[in-house]
Amino acid sequence: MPNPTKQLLFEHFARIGKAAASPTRLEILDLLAQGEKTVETLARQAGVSVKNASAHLRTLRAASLVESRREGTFVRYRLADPAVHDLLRCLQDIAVRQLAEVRELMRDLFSDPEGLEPLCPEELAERLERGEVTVLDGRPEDEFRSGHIPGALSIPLGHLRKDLESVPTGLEVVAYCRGPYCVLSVEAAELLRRHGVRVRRLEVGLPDWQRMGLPVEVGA
Amino acid sequence: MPNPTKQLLFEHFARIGKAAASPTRLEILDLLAQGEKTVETLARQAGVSVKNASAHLRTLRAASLVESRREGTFVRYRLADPAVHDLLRCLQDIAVRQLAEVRELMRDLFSDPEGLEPLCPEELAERLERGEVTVLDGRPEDEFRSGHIPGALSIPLGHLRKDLESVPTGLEVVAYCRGPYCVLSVEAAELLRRHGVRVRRLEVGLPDWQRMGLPVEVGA
DNA sequence: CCTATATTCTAGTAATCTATAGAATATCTG
DNA sequence: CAGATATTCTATAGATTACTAGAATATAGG
Repeated sequence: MPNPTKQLLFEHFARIGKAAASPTRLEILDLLAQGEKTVETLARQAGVSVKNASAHLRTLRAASLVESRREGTFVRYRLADPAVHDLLRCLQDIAVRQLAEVRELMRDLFSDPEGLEPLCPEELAERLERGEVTVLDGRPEDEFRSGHIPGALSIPLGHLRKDLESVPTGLEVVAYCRGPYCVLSVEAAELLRRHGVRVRRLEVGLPDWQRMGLPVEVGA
Repeated sequence: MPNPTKQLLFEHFARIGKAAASPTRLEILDLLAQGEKTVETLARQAGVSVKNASAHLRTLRAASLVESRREGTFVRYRLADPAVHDLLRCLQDIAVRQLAEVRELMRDLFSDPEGLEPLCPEELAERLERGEVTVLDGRPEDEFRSGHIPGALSIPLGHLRKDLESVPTGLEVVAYCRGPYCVLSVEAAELLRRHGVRVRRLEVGLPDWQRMGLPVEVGA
């Protein structure tokens, strides 16, 4: 039994674990699950300095969790493997199942005053095909452009207030965003509901939708 | 958008990641995936001091990845959630897919001179039902007792040399062990093959077999 | 109650990781 | 090539983590 080999193996496994051991890095990975982003965008969206983001991205690249390519003066980062998204979900699942504090935070963020069940992806896919719903993407425009549910309207949350009129109200509206730990769709749903629109939330975000093999549309 | 809340969430996610950021802890989790174990057993099998193992177990418990119960003077630890096993697999998958060094280590460990395809769990389950195979569990006895494939023979690798005669050779033999990164079944297969036994390896270990919902037998 | 065994707790040092500032590099534009 | 922008590299101080040794605790058995 080659013991040193076994230890080497686990050291490499831990390289991946170490890369996933910082809140900032996890948030960066979560953002990258939405699509390619520049260092500056990541820094802004994660709320850290550009230098700090760059250092974390370097760590992530050393562990092969992200890749980058240069485009003019910008460097765009992306996940190196769809499995990285699975890792993130796995960590989040365990946290929700095992840590009472996390469940409490989730309750605070996602308590739906109307008590409406969020929609599951399969159900939305079915209704979409029958043209029964209007789908609303609450994420920033660049994420929408990287990929969205076919036919969805891009209404970044910040613009929703002034764009309220442009939301068609004939069909039931379904709002989605980055994922189960993102509040954009919750806030969009609440805002619309206060204005009398019949609206529900999709229980997952685009990365999960895509990972399930459901159709994705790219571009504007 | 409650920014501090989002940060709190990611800090909790990172608690899980931090717990998975040490090679020793990952090896402990891998061992615990085989079943409940005492601190001393874990320390011995992971090749660390008891005090060190105890400290790591404390860290793992703080992150809610493991639980423990006292039994006489012993304390037995176990995984707190089957999802912890998924996390381990996820880390390992990424490491194998993304790190060339890991693929090389794997090639060294698992290069099968006979080039025999390992058996997949579904195929073994089918053949088992038809009584076509003899199944061999190469893990230590305590792990066998915690759970094994129904009808399997427990032959810890260390005992295999002297127990070679007791292996029935009428049917094809299938050997399995802890999982895809454990060499016990490889070595068992090689040893048996040198003695003229027709033998293949199961490509996964017991925890994966169990996680797939396949039947498991408990006891001696 | 005393002893032996298994485990945990406490404390200290060495090693590692994080965030930041300042310098350096790469690319585009004119 | 000079200037502007985006990003990375280098160095450093502060915080966190890992391992170890010695003391403390818990339980079983005489």
